[in-house]
Amino acid sequence: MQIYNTLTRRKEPFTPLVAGKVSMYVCGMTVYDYCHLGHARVMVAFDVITRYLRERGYDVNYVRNITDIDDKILKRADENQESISALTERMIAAMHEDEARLNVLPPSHEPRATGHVDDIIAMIETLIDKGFAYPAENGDVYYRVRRFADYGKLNNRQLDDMRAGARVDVDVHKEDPLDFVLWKAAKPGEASWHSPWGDGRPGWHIECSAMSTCCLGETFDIHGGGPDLTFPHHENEIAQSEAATGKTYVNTWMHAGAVRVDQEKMSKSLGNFFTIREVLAEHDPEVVRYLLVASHYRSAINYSLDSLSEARKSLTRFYTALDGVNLDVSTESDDPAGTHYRDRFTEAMDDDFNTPEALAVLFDLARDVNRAKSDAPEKARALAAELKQLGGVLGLLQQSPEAFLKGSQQQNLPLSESAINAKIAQRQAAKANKDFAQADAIRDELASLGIILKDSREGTTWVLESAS
RNA sequence: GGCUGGAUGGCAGAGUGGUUAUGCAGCGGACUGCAACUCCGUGUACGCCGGUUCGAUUCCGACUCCAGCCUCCA
Repeated sequence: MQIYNTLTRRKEPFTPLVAGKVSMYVCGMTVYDYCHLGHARVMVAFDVITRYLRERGYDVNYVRNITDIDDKILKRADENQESISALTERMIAAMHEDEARLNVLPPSHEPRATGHVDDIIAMIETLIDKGFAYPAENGDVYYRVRRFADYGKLNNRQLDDMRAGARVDVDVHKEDPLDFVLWKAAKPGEASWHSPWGDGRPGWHIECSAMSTCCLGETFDIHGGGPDLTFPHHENEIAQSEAATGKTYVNTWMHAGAVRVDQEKMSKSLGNFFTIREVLAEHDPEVVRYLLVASHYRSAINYSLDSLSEARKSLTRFYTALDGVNLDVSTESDDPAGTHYRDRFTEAMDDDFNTPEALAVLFDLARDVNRAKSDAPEKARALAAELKQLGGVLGLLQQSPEAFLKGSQQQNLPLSESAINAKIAQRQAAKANKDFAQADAIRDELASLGIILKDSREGTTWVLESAS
């Protein structure tokens, strides 16, 4: 198996530290607002990665943190006139709801910054002892960037180039403008913890170093996150952890691609973001998930109504193939006779989790199901079982085809199911009388309501137009 | 300015030193009372200019353009 490593900028054979086990840390949310599609991208990408690694037999310890103390949280809580914990608990609950709807499995552990302040303080003390950090007069503690020889290795950046760009915060208390904060002194009235340097709160970067080490050890296999975290966040994590432990922090760095709107990055600071919940209010969560899985996890994707529509059509094709194949009997299929779909799927996913290639295999498989349906039902069933199972590795295709094609129960049908069936029966009768004008009129009438009829030897069925 | 990516057929989106991606859309055919669904067939696409090579979309170099990071952001 090969994984692209941001640190080396190439695909590398993946070998976990402990055979059969994978330790993975992903930077999660700062919980001051609802999750947007960029967060969804990261959640889904690492969910697929986790599911596939498990499918491959690895025991995956997936840790994704929650940043529940930070400037933005203080500010938002103040604006909302609510307590910090009320705000963060509310957002955490919303996040869990969003990811569940996207069929994202919960991480193995979800440590919170506020639950690890002791570990954070201990790591800062170590950094001070080793000369990599210093307390300043204002009560802040800073990391001494120039002291860490490898600083910039993740981003291939030279310190002096950065100084030339100098949009870096100039702070009189820092020895060097590039130094970053490990511990922030509290202003009067702000939420704070006691520390050897006075009351304050952790800086952002240090919490990930502390929590990942705490949950996964000083060196672990995979560290992931969004595309905008490579600098400075992950660079700083490396500096903190490697200075503190003297060991390699992470073997493989993985970063998801950006979500764009109108060719521009979707982000909080640009204000052009869609929250997951507002998108799910209008679209089937599986369609949204499909959209995210249909592109390789590292490439940028453009979010639009067109791309959602494409995703829905693709899923319709899969569910149409699964429709009418009885999968109730748990058909255990392991690459049904003479096919190599599973091998091809594995080969695609082994190559840096190439989901578009894997989906191409599933489309071939779906066509094979359709071919077999009419005259080889057993084969069709085995192939369909395979399709559903492999789709499941991507977190897709687990609804009943009926539910997807006819809309969920909650969704309001333009006509009741029994009324639709009555119309279909009327049309059958008209057809039997060769009254095709009448039959077509009924079909057109239903079509105008968004109900598309499909005739077959077994009879007439229908699907919603939105799924066709 | 520095550092990363990217540029593929009408659209989306993989991949490869010489041979089919895949999906949607289009076209032709089968099926159908006619359609829809499904199936079969169908498209010399690889930003530009050089170089390496028997042969490059694929490797190397220059160029153009796009995006991201360099400041909180997934």
